[in-house]
Amino acid sequence: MPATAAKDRVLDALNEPQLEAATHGDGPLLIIAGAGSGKTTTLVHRVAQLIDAGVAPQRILLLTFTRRSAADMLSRAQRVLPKNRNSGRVWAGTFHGTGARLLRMYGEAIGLNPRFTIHDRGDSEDLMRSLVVELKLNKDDKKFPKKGTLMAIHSFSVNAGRTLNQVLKSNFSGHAARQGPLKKLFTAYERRKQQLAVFDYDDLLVRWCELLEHDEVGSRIRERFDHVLVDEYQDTNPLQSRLLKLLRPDGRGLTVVGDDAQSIYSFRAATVRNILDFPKQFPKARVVKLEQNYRSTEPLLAASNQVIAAAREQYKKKLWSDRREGSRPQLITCHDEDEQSEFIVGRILDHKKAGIPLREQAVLFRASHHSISLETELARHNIPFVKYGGLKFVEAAHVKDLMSFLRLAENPRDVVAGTRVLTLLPGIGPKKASQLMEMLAVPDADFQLWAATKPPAKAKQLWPGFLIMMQELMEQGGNMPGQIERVLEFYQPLLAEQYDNPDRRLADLEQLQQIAAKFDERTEMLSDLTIDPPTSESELPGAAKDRDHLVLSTMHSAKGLEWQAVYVLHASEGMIPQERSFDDVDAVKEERRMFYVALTRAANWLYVCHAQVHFQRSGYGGWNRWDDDGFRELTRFLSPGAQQCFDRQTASQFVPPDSLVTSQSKSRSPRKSTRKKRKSRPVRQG
DNA sequence: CTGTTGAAATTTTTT
DNA sequence: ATTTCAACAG
Repeated sequence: MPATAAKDRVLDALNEPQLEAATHGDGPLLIIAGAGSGKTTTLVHRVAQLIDAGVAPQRILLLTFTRRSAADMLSRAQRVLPKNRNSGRVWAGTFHGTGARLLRMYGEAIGLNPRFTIHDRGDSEDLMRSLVVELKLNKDDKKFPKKGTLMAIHSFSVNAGRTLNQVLKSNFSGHAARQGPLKKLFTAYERRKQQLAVFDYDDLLVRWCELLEHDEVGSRIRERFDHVLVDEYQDTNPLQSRLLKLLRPDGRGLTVVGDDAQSIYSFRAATVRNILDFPKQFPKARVVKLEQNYRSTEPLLAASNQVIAAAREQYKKKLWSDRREGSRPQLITCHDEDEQSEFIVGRILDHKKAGIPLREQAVLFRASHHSISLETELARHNIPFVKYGGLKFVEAAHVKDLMSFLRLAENPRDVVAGTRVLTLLPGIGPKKASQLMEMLAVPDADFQLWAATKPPAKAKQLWPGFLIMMQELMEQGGNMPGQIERVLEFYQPLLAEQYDNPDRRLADLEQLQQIAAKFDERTEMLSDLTIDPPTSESELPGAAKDRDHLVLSTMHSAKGLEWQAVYVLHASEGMIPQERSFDDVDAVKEERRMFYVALTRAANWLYVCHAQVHFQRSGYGGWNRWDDDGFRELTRFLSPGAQQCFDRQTASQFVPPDSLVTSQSKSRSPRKSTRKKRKSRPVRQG
């Protein structure tokens, strides 16, 4: 490689394996990157190095797990690059987002309607449900799976590239007897989506594959890119693997990065086989391992290493850190959930006092509702927080309503959007809505077709205005806030009547209007908000950016992130691993990896809490469903060996770790402390 | 057919 | 809490 000054700048500060990965040529490359080993840094430098070496940015495709991480990586690459090089034109985004983009560009060439609309999971479930009713599949089968399960089965089958029969046997054995009706349903579902010009999430990958399999279009796309880099490769599924193989048949220019120990998305058909078999699939692949952890102190790493040691699949790695100093992780036994919440709030305030801002602290949990008690406690103490995971802004009923108006204008054949909108009108129910939507199932349909129909008496008043609005929207391009304003004029009275809390909901819609201002085109806005919706309040406009927020997150959504202080909630049997995975060996393995992911998010302080008495609660409800006494054992993932890496304490007699007392504001590593040996406190057992 | 009410059953993670 | 179904009134 040429030893230019620019080159040095792009590559300095990398360790040896990182450097090797960043400067590797264009043969297939697998980077096994342990937790906190500078995976992102390496990927960023590789991208920068490629650009610096003269690869045109638009000929690089960077596939990441979220849009946010794509944006982060590009801006980091820009910071590394000399001024005259620009990373802005790199194709960066999620698999699904990139699929949508390519399908808009090339879809017509293989006979797809380029104005397709995209269904989110809820929309897909609605369509599935309407087909169940249409085909009368639940008439004399009261236990027929619900829409959510139906989509899960179908989606898994598509993403895993396995037949319905196989999927039923392996993952949904309870419904194995329903193979016939399910097959019929899914065939109808596929056909219906085609007729309606709607894509579900899976279609964005499936159709992308079809683009690549097309002789002419496929070559054009392949020739577009010199390099394809994939982040979080351990969480890709067989369909995505097939996609990559089609994109880079001989593996040239293909780089994948991941950690088999952090694979936690098997419910989406992700499989560690992809990363484990990469060298088999591309025999010339170079494998580089990153084993030095820069994130966590040695005492924290020792604990997480213990947890994962019992589970390593392949790619043995020895993660090590030279951040010797720091307090041991704390394993805290709480009597019940309330004590756990109080304890965590106390520690959060301690850390804040010691100079760790809230945004550098995170509470992690297995399931979204595990944090409800804590959220109440945080509110009582006026501690601001943002929550990742759980219900999203765009999934709120009123936001979906408004988006459906726009989606119907975009694609009048979109029955799901149409039905949603039409049934908002008084006097129109599913039956009438479906009749009306059938009228639009013709080429070049517009809303004039409805002018001749007589609306039900109750809808008479609204009907003419509704038609005019829809027609205008359909013919209008751009000015997204204006389009939303137009819908609001019509929708606001309906909203006030239909929902409680109309004022708050209206405020949400005004927020949506602000989001919309960032988009030039409706197509773009609808696609983007469906594929990459804002994941927390902090990503919405109007959020006080400078306000310091604590982070609450599911373990899934915490992937790839790090904080100075991390609190893990409910480290007990039944919570993690969650009870439903008990009799599935592979599921329990995945729960372990999830726990490992949670522990390895911490840089300096780690508190793992477990409540001894806790009644499992169902969803958001408040009633106990279990007949047991509520007693919870510590999670099996903290074996006696792992426990020795922790200081064990009870919440009621807690003594803070020394490092916190001496730590300084903004310092990343805790001050060297004159640590006194402190005996772990005995904890009541049984 | 629409819209409401009540009863019974459910149980995670997310592009 | 939410989803689904059935029964019933208008």
